[in-house]
Amino acid sequence: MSNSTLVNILQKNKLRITDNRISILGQFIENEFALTHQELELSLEHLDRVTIYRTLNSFLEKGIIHKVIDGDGAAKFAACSEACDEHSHHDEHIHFKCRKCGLTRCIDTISIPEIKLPDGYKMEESNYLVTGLCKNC
Amino acid sequence: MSNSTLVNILQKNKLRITDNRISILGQFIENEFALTHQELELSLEHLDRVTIYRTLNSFLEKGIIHKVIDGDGAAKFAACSEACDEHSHHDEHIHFKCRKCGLTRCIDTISIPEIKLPDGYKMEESNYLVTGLCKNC
DNA sequence: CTGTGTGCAAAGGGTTTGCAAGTAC
DNA sequence: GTACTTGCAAACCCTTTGCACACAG
Repeated sequence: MSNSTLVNILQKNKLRITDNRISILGQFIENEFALTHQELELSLEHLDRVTIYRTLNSFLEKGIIHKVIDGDGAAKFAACSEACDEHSHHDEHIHFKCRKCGLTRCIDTISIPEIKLPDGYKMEESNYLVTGLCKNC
Repeated sequence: MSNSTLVNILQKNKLRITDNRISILGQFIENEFALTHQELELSLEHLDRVTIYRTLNSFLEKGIIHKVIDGDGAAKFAACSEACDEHSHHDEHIHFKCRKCGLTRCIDTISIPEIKLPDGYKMEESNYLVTGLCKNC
């Protein structure tokens, strides 16, 4: 992942270019798994805990990353598809969490099957999480 | 909900009959929404925080309640269907969380649509969460 | 009586907030 | 220069653990 690609993403989303944001964004682009705050903190040692939280929130607001709901205590995040932006998310794929290695990944190739809600309910977002064993475990 | 029904449930699951358990179990049976620890603590004022946590864990292990994954910070729990026990859960229904009132409920009438995972992945459990507006909001 | 359940105190993680100093533009 | 970003300290919330006492069976 070249540095200028990361800069482009930040510019496109009207975020100031800082070393911290480049580093954190780089982690998401390089990584095929959803990342926790803690994992980011470990791989980016000199970075302040709070700065990471705030950067994650900025990225979330801009649609650069999305929150992955996997039932663990700590929140996980993964890079969004190109189609996402500040106004709408298009991350309608399933997530798979491995019970053994604990890693959660986006399965971009499988979209969430639609359902029909009972009358009176209005769907806005959906999350489909599968737990089991991944190909490495 | 009669008291003896609650006692029966506890007995069937080989849990000792205590006032605390009766009260907590009663909340689940009466309530159509998934409950957080905090909500239980508020409605059962004299009950110790830790006791509630431990009771929830006992009920979880016995298959009396199941965890509802809705992406909120705090865990939510709801009563299981009759078919659940210590050894296997059968809560393959979707959950609906209202963005406005914050309540999450089980939609027992809609089961989770099946999907086919890529080769190498083994499914064990699945969660389907819908967010939106409920019939009251 | 014996093993389980309860309450209290304390500790352990994750996350947010306030504020002053630093930096992108 | 101005507004946004960062780092540090502190606070807040959720959850678990240890231990002594109480209680169901």
